[in-house]
Amino acid sequence: MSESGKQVGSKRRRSTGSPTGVARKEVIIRAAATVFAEKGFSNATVRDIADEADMLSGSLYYYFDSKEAMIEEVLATYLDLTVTGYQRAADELENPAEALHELISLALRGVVQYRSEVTILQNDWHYIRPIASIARRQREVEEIWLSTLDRGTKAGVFRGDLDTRMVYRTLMGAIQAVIRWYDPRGKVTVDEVIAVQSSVLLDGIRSPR
Amino acid sequence: MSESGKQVGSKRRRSTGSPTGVARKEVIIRAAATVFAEKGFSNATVRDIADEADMLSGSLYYYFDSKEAMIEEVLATYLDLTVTGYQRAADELENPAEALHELISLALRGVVQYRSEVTILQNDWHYIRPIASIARRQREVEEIWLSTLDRGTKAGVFRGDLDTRMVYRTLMGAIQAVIRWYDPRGKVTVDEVIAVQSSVLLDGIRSPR
DNA sequence: GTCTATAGTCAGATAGAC
DNA sequence: GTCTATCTGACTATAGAC
Repeated sequence: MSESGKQVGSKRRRSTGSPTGVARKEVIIRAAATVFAEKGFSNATVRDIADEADMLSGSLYYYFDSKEAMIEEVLATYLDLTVTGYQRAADELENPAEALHELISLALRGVVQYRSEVTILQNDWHYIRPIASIARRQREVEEIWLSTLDRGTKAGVFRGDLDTRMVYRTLMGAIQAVIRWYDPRGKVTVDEVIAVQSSVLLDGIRSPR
Repeated sequence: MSESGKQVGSKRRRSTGSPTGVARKEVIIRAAATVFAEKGFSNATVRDIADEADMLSGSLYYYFDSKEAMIEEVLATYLDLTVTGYQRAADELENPAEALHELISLALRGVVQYRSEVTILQNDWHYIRPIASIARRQREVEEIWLSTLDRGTKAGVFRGDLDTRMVYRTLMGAIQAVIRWYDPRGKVTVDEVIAVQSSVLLDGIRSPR
């Protein structure tokens, strides 16, 4: 993206308000997320990330041991936020249909808000050497959804004839695919996407009365 | 995968029944599909593909101009089959609900049968230089689905309050995500997946009576 | 048609000056 | 902390023998 600022950069960087220390690491994480999402993990170079963060590639290694360490921190930061949000929603809403609606809604807002991270998880996750900390958080997400679905089935709100895990995967698949077509600058609002998907997916699993 | 067969390979290759000519190109396309799906397009090397096809990397260039030319032919071959299948189903079945059920069923069988191609399309498509022939076929697929959905809405079988394109993308998202969790060697059969997804998705868009 | 050998390029990572 | 300079390895693609 930014081709400029290589020679004059050092002056701009040290001007008032330029990030240093911990904040600087944050800047690099954001830059890495953007570049990984745009080009894919293997196509992205550390030089691309350095450009985006307005520094030179060698300097990145003061903060990170490797390119892989960067993606790990990008994803961990995102997943922590997600797990926390889901957990609170599942705990607070007793009505399973309401809880599931809220989970769907949170998931869709997350897809839009954390576009880069979701893109990376979908496209590159399988090709990266397994990272235990990330896999663990993904399992936590799954368990929150599964227990919500189970609660609804036991309460008779959701159909009992379907395998819960398969239903979870169907819902998540539909939701996460939104990353591939939703355009934040287009006419369709997030709320409209939430309305359509909640409606289709909830109607699909609700008990016939 | 195959580390062996580099020195003795030439003997094995020329033994009875080894493919040559057009058939040999087919072998390379299959090998490329396997390797691209397993490692991702950019992580896969032409040497990996050559190994899988039991030849040396230089020889690949007798059949293809570049690594990109290989992925193009992998995907075109797959998409041709898919478009043809969808088209016939949509033409033959007048009842829109039956037609859509058949499309869903075909799509899910396709995901399982053409695992590598679907994986490549999902993970690498966005990072490859646009290929017009592939994009055109993807639009054809979309149009078949959209017209089937529209037929159903006009006939009053499907709900009329939902944006057709958004519904299409929701369905496709759920279906294609199956590639990330379905294990052909596991306990769940394809028919069971078809049953659950058809049921959830069709119930989600059917008109309330 | 397939091989051997290698040209040409570019990536991730490091060392040491400042 | 950031930069300059560079090492080392790996990759795509080609040339020419067989």
